Amino acid sequence: MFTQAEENYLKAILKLSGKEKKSVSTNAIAEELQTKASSVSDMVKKLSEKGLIHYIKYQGVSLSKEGLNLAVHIVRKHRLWEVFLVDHLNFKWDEVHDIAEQLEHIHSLELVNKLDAFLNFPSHDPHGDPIPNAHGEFPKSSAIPLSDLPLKSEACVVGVEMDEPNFLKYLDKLHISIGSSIRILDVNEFDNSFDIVIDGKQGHISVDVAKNILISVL
Amino acid sequence: MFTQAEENYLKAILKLSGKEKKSVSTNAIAEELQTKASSVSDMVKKLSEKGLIHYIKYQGVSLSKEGLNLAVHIVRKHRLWEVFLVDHLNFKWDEVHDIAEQLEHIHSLELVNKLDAFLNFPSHDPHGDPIPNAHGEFPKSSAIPLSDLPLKSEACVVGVEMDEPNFLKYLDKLHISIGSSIRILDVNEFDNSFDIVIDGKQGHISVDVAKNILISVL
DNA sequence: ATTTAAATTTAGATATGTCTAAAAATTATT
DNA sequence: AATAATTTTTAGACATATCTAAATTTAAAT
Repeated sequence: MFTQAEENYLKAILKLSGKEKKSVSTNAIAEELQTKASSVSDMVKKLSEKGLIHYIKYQGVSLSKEGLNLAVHIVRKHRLWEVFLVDHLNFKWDEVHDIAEQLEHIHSLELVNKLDAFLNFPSHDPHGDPIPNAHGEFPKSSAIPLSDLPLKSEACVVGVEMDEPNFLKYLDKLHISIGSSIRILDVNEFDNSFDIVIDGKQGHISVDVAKNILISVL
Repeated sequence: MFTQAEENYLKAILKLSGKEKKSVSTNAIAEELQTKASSVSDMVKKLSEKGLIHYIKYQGVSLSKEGLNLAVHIVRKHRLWEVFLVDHLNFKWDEVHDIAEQLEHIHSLELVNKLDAFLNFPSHDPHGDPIPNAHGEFPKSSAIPLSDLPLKSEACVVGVEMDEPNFLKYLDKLHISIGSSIRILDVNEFDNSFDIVIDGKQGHISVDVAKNILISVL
């Protein structure tokens, strides 16, 4: 069994290593977990001794097979709980992150799988993030950032890259939610901002916002 | 905010002090939490400094108003989660204790109250234990141990005094569950065992079992 | 009322996870 | 290639929560 601290490190390493599974630096982990590089150094040594990561001093870390499995499983739990909170307890999508951060550390394989079944094996969480199945496999996705969508192409919002409550609440204000139809009318060279159409209504967003909206081209 | 360890101590003290709110000894807490008296001594000092308990050296402890509120709230969470696990995730009543022990430490008032609403404000958990409401008030109950039921009186099983899985599974085997109708045919003087009728069928149980079944006389 | 027994507390140690400050290694710069 | 800047690691300290063993207090027994 692993501690919450260990699990949080594994999750951070998974997130930072990306799908290319690149090696992760001590400082990057410290930044992600809002802690000090020295603390990361200590923990990384421990995780390495437990066989959860590959670690060469001064060279960064990567997840071992076992560490990857565990990290994916924690992500699975986090996202399933988010679905439960939004779909069954009526939380808003900007309210669930902190609670799911706690729930993801509940230890019970049976609980996760029964929750999954209760929720009808959802493939994505309320932010559009893919939920790995019981075997740790992620659903395929062709999502790209809205900022990469060609002009005039019709697309569908499928997720967000960021779950900061302020960002999510801003999207609510703009009436952008998962499932919205979206199109780029124009890119303003001056500040790279976008004129867009969301579900038929015109709007305007910054690059930073466009980069964090994931869409699927129709 | 309080640590899980602190919360577990408060819960143990609540349980041991009973409804008479009697003072609880260091050894009793150590026994309940499967730890050493010296550890209890340390923690009790800390809880006292935080104002959660009243503590005089060598004289035992009792919950302060704040400590009582907190302990009751943890019990509330534990029992609500048990209802969720049994009623919605299809766990059996003997499987939920350990998971609820973890879930009870999730910190979010909103979560508890939304869960309560989702479950339709249940008054009792799957073991028949009363669930305090959002104000910390317990539902009234006239339950007594089966061992105190007068001969021949018709009664209804409303709960159990113990949640050890082996005890609960034994009750399943005897087809005794919450809601069963029950009657004592005879008490055998030799070993104080009981001849009983459960939902029309005859059976036989020990005093120990009878003491841990709670009934309500019809 | 002493003595004995039991319960409780203290003192000192250990493990986890964190920190600051200093040392060492790596990377970047001139 | 030598020096500077950055990153990373180590050393030593601290807080939490636990333990064993010893000391202390209370309760029980003669």
